[in-house]
Amino acid sequence: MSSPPVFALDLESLIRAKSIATAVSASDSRPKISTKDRILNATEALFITRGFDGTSLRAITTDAAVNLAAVNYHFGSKEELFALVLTRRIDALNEQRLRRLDALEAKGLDSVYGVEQIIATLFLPALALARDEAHGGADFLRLLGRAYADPAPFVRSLLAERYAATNARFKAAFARSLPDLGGEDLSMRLHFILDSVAASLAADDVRRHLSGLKVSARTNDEDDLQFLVYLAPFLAAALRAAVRQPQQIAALRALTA
Amino acid sequence: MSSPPVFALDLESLIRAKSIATAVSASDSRPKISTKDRILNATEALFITRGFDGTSLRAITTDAAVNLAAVNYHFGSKEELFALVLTRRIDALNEQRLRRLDALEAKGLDSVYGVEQIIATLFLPALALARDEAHGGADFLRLLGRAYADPAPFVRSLLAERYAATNARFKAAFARSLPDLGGEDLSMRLHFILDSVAASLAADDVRRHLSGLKVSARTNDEDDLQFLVYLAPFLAAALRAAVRQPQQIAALRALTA
DNA sequence: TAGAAAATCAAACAATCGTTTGAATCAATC
DNA sequence: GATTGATTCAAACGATTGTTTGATTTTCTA
Repeated sequence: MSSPPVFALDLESLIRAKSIATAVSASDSRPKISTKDRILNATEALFITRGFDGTSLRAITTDAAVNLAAVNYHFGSKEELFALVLTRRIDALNEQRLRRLDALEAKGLDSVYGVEQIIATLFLPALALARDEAHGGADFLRLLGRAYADPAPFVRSLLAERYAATNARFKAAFARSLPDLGGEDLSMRLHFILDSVAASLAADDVRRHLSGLKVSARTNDEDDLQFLVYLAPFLAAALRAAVRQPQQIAALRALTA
Repeated sequence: MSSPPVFALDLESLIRAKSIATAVSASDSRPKISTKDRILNATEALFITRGFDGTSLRAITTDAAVNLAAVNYHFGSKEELFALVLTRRIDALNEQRLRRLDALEAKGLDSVYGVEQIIATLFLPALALARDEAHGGADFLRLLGRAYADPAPFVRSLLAERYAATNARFKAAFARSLPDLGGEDLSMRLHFILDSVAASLAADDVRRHLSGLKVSARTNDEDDLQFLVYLAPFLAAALRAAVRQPQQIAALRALTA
């Protein structure tokens, strides 16, 4: 590589904005990102917007400024690559969720706002990871949402396998704080909430709204708190809502008649 | 439901639920489904499980028992085919939603349960179409959910165009029934609810739970009512939840500290 | 510094993609 | 019953897919 081509490469990296993937001149002291990491980052970014089927290996290797064969050399196959992209995020999330749930149950739940606390335990790790640039930063939430909705069978089976244990733990925790809610009702509402949060976090305008909230925060903890203050009551009210109220039924019956 | 051969066909139609695409014997008097409709039905079924990028024209024409070239002959292109599959469902849904909203506003909303009534107005047309086999039957809800989550740019832009007007009308209706909720808060919660309902309805276990509820119903209206009694209070409670309660904030602050 | 291992490369692989072609077949009209 | 238009068909189009190859370069080790 001589000097003019290096210049051209640097320009292209500026245009592409995200992956600072491209090579730096020999005199530059900045640490060069490895080929594997450049591929992982480019894959993650493309998966977020285009999904598994919509992302080709050539699009990945082009964005990562890497040879096409590098994917199969370093990761084996397209599926193995995407599995690594997804698990490195999801596993970290679920580990922190379970750790926080352990701590919460050891300390004992608030008698009144226990449901809000469990909800917070579900969301605080996601918010923390979304602030950590090493875990994808703001794109972390979009990755979660897209993965949850991706139609590719490979993605769906991978998620089911990775979420099963964590979901069971949280369902049990909610059940203890919502004794009046039947197991069937709880299952449905919980599933509804998990689905919906994933979908909402992935949606553009919700995330824009959240980043608007963040501006006024002074610290990261205050930041997360504002988010929870916004979301937890909303979700807790939904979970706590009484089922089959006579007056409500009457108001609705007037519509279907 | 009379002679044995008809019985067998009825059974299969129950199992396959959707595309009766396959050929019938020449002596059968049943009207043969046209090539165009067989393609549309097969496309819808495949889109539900595999999305736009994951569905090939060859998979469609194989399931529809139709020549590969028939798609381009009858619909022009893959995108035009999918656009027709999506719009024939979504447009019918939004028309009925707006018609019901007109009727509700003309009659005047319930002073206490107005929010539940608007929510019901959002869901009753979806439930009615989900019961109408001519509009896709039970798969109609899955189609909505999958379309909402599909990553293909073509699908996303098509949905944005088709939903815009209806969403604006309903947001205005909610705003009148939730005067205490700021426009920003309403936007976020409403978007959250629409996203989540679409995601939940598309999820397998929620639909299974709903069909379990249906068994005990005697009529279709009673059927829809049970669904609403289940869902409307849940969503209305979420929309009505008070924002930024001091005690709630305190309970959450204990976690982030 | 010589040699071995790891990594990158251009090029091609077979398979599949959406689309097109032109002949064969069907259905309806005169 | 012949003719015309609509439809279906097998076959192939060029482009793109994931993957592999074998030579070349880079990196590390002895």
